[in-house]
Amino acid sequence: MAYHIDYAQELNSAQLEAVTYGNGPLLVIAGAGSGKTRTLVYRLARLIEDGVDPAEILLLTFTRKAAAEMTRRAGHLLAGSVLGGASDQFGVHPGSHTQMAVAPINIRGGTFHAFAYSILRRFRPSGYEGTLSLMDAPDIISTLQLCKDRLELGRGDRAFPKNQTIEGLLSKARNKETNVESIMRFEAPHLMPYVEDLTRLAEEYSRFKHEHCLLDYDDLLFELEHLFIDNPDVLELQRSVYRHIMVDEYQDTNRVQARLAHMLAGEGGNILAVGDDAQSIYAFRGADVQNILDFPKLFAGAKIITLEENYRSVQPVLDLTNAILASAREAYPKNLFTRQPGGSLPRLIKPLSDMSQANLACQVINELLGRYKPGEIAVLFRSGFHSFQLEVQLSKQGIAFRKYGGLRYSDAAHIKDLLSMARLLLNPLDLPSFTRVAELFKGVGPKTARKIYAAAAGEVPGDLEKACAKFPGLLAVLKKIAELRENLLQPRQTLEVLLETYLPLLKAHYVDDYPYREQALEELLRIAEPYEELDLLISDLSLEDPDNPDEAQADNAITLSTVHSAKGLEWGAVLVIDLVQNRFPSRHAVLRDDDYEEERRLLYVACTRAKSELFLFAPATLYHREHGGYEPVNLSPFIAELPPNTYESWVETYGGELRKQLLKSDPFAPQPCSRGRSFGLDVYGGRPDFSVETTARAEKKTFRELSDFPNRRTALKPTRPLEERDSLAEDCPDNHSETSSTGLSPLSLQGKSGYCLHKIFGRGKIIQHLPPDKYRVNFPGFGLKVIMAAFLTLED
DNA sequence: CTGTTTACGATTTTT
DNA sequence: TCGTAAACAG
Repeated sequence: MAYHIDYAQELNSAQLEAVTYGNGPLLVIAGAGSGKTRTLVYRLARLIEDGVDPAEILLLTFTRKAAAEMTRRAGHLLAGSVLGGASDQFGVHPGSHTQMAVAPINIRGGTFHAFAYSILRRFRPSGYEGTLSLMDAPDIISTLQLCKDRLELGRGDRAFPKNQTIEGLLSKARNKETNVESIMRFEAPHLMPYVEDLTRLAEEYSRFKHEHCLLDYDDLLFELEHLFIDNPDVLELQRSVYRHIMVDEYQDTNRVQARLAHMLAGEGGNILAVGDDAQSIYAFRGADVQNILDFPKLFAGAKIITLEENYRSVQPVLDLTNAILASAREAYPKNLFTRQPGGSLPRLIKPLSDMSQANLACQVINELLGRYKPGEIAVLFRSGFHSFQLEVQLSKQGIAFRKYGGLRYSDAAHIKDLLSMARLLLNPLDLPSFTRVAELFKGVGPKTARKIYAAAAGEVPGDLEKACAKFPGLLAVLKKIAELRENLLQPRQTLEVLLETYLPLLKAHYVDDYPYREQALEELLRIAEPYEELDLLISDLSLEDPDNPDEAQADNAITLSTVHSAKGLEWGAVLVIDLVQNRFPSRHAVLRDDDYEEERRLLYVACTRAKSELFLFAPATLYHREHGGYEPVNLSPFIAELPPNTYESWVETYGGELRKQLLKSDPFAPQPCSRGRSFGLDVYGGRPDFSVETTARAEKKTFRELSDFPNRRTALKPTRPLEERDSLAEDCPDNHSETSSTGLSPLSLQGKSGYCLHKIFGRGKIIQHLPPDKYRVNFPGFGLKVIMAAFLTLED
């Protein structure tokens, strides 16, 4: 067959193999920046060139954006040869788009959740009577509160777990497919007294959802699986429609998702899974890296192809990112290399405070704007709120930015108000939405709302009027909604009518800033424009944040993003801020080793987003309103562990200038050795590191290391053998728990095994025996500790 | 039952 | 010091 695209020319051999692989299951393990997307896109193009109808391809990605980007690129690729055009996501219907001169590539793509919803809305799962509503996070919280009240749980008990905590535990239990108890035993042992309460609560919550036709995120996946099991013909139909399944970011799927993929593809079916175990960052919501490892078991006869050449980043960036993984608890057999020439060393910038960090970041961004388009610059951070100060600074300086992650567009109160009206229109049983609408009226609280809801749900005529006697405005709104329910308009028109009824309420509720909110609602109308089904608009808003047409062309903005939301994207220059203990890694992820390792991979993901320039920011102090001042913080252990020759160090002087540290400090000498928890024994990890290290010893060591390190083009191995790193760690002056140590020979010389276990610190390497009864042990992430032998168990 | 006051604790990532 | 959840007052 003659192809229009010269695949062999445009792909490396591993990519080519993946792209041209025939039928059957295929797993592509793709290191960061190794052309994973490129491979998917070319495979799409190849399938189409081979005569596969694009409508037979299902592309399951992490975001709608990713799916759109892939089909767009495949379209481009094919445009010059066969066909080109737009793609069809689950939500956006192409009806309103301009007609393409050529046939559109009609590939279905989106998240598992959105795909599940698109099926469930057509084939209602058993146990629900009525139109289904999707719950968002606040809906889940308020529903839990309601169930709690019903069961009279936790009344007056301040120690009773918070709704958010409960939500996390219940969801994790479902995603990991165990019971609440085992999740709690593992992750929240201090809440064990409440196991029974929470188990009952989980049951009540589940019952409530069925009663009111509500689905939470987890239900989408499990209900789809049930649907497929209960109605094999529905599954069969999907299978016959989608002959080719592609799953991106497979390392972030959980077990149901893997089973769904298996069901859809069928035994020996055409499934392509792409992933990178080193980039697994969603274990917190039940993603299971084991899925990748088990792929060959689930899909017998699966072919596995590994992509190792990195096309994204320059060598210095790659060296640093490889070094991040080098000290991972589990070594990943990754061997990333690049042919990209040159590139400058990543910079570690140490501002005096988080405030000046915002300033310095702006300075760097301004400078970068001379060399990059705004769209090629991104600032990444661990948690949504970490960027607040920077956002203020950027606004002050007139630098446009877009922010991803953190609060969503549809989280804004006024948007939720209007959408609640729309949801209520579709599903009269949707109690969370009903309550939200009712509470817009003065004098209506949760209790009154429930009363009116009962009156509205019951079919006794006149009841509703009676219940609403004191609230004529509410009755009018409910009537309007019922009226719209009877004769459905286009989504946009429906929202327009609803907005009309909502506007007076908006003005009453948000006296000071309603003009801004009204503007945002106009925006919502524009977003709604292309939709033909109201429920798809609503589900898209909660499942995949559809593009705002107003923002779409805002290419003159830099990107601010949480690392999670930055997954799969890349920029010319990347800044990572707040690389300090308790922020990155997050302080909640420090206690359990699995969480801690996930934070490390998260940093890996962040840094591998950079194509040519990488800036790491680690402020020496953080401003705490609570304490009304700046408090010293320690450098992130992940950064402290990096070999000093993988980056260049810059310090902010007290004059506010940046000064390059000519001599890289020994990361094991001045840096904190604890993970930033206080167990009483490790007080403050260490002082902020303002000063240039100028001791002769540091100088000598740095020089030696540099000369040891030729300009390599290949992958980075750990720069120093573990033994040496451990012995260097002895220099750490920061061990408050350490007692004096004189003239004792290392344990290893006595021929004993080198590892032991500690109840709190976990597994560590024994460095020295300190007779009579102490050991000096290096615990990964905690540094050197001297521990009584009684508290250690030797590992065999 | 609602809206206001008081007291307590401080929790992150996404669908 | 801020936001949330229980206690109180109307």
